[in-house]
Amino acid sequence: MKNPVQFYKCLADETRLRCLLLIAQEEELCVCELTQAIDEIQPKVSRHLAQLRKCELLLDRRQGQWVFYRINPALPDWAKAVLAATLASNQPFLVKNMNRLNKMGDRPARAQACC
Amino acid sequence: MKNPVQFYKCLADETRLRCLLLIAQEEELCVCELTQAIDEIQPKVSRHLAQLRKCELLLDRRQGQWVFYRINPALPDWAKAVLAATLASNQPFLVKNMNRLNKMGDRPARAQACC
DNA sequence: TTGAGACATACGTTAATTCATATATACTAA
DNA sequence: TTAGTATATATGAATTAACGTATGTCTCAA
Repeated sequence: MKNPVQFYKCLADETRLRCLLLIAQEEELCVCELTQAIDEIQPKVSRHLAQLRKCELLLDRRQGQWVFYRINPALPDWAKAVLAATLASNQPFLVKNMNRLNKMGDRPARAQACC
Repeated sequence: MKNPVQFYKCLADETRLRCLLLIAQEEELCVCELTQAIDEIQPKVSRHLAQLRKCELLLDRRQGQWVFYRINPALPDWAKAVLAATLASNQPFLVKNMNRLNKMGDRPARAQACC
């Protein structure tokens, strides 16, 4: 992450913020899960995830046909703290998304990183 | 503040973020001090401060010819925590501004709110 | 090797933000 | 009053960001 302004630009869009917070809450989510949870079309979600990846807020990992995104553990501590505080105090902002996610059938299973 | 997205939109501009952090650090600053500190023209600073006021991140108080801005104490705790964490870990982002501010002559004296 | 699902990106358009300049308002001091 | 300083806002132009649609790549399974 370049500077705090760039960091906050990443959080300053509804789609991106919802994705980030959902991922922070669930550890790891794939694109189709996010697409379902926030009820937006896939290219839109994908485009925003690409931006978060480019700014190094997220890391991705391919597993079969799916790509899972997670918070970049190399983020500076203050940035992690900002995300954590936002998540902890804004559950109402995410309820609908969490409901959609939980009602989703056929969620892809996570495999361990290594076997 | 309406929602976390609006809050982060407020932080997602260099001029606004610098103003906010400088104010958080100094308790209270007037427009001409901010204009000096961040080295931008007055209408630009004023416009961004107006936006932060409108979103209820800042409160203002007129004292004579000056208008002093301070962080709104009614901000939700998580938002205050976000600002505090950002300030604490991004001093390098502000050094030039702090230097300019400290070298500024004729800074208006703060009067107490009441006598 | 073909088809289908998951994901990424390119492209042109639209919408939102930011800007500099000009000007208005508020206050102070003469 | 008038002049001067501090601040706010209006306006139109310029920049940036977000969008939908179309299409490309990758993987798996038949």
